[in-house]
Amino acid sequence: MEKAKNLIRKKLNSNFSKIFEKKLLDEIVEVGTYKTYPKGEMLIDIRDELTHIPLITKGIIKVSREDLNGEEILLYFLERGDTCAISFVNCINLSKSMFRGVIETDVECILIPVNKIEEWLVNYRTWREFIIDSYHNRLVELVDVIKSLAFLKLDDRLYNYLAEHVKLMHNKKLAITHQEIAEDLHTSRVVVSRLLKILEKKRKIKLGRKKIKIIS
DNA sequence: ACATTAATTGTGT
DNA sequence: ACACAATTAATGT
Repeated sequence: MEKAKNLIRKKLNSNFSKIFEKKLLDEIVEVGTYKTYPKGEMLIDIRDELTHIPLITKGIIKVSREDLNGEEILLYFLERGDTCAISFVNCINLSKSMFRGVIETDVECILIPVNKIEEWLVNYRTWREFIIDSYHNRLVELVDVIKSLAFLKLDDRLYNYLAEHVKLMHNKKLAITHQEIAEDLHTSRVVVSRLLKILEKKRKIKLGRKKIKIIS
């Protein structure tokens, strides 16, 4: 028991200590649970009950939602230091998720029970700031997605997608298939393959099986 | 080391 | 979009 709390304390200190005040950190250690998820697992699906909110200490979560045809639409990625701020609104109101969260790379996180969320909003300034900031960041990302969908051709969207992944993974070599990219961009694998080939000819990227190296 | 198979990528229509 | 070819990785013998 004490061991588990020490672990949470350690993870908090290395990821959130500059953000949260001391008293709040203590409370998180008290009520939080530390959990890891393997790549590919679905953290939460649309219409699932929301019981906990994750503070991510490692890894990436892909957040999406379904459109009218049941097609999955990619919204944004969450990484270390993030949390799903949008789900807070769900927590406070209906407590059902509007989104789907799938583990993109192995995730470590601290789970906070939903009943604490609202309480902390009242009691801790740093928590309020964290939530509002997070909400703001998601909104900015969504605007980028909309801009990209509305104004960019597929080749530019593809390049943006690659650039975004390089930033997320902190790695110029991506381990991803053309098929997976096609699903995220709502197009066919063949089209992605062709566009990637063109980028390779322009020496922007280097292709390999299940991997793409971004050069510039 | 070689053959077989499955998955991924490439290309023409 | 579809069909098929080519390439690569994984697995068994």
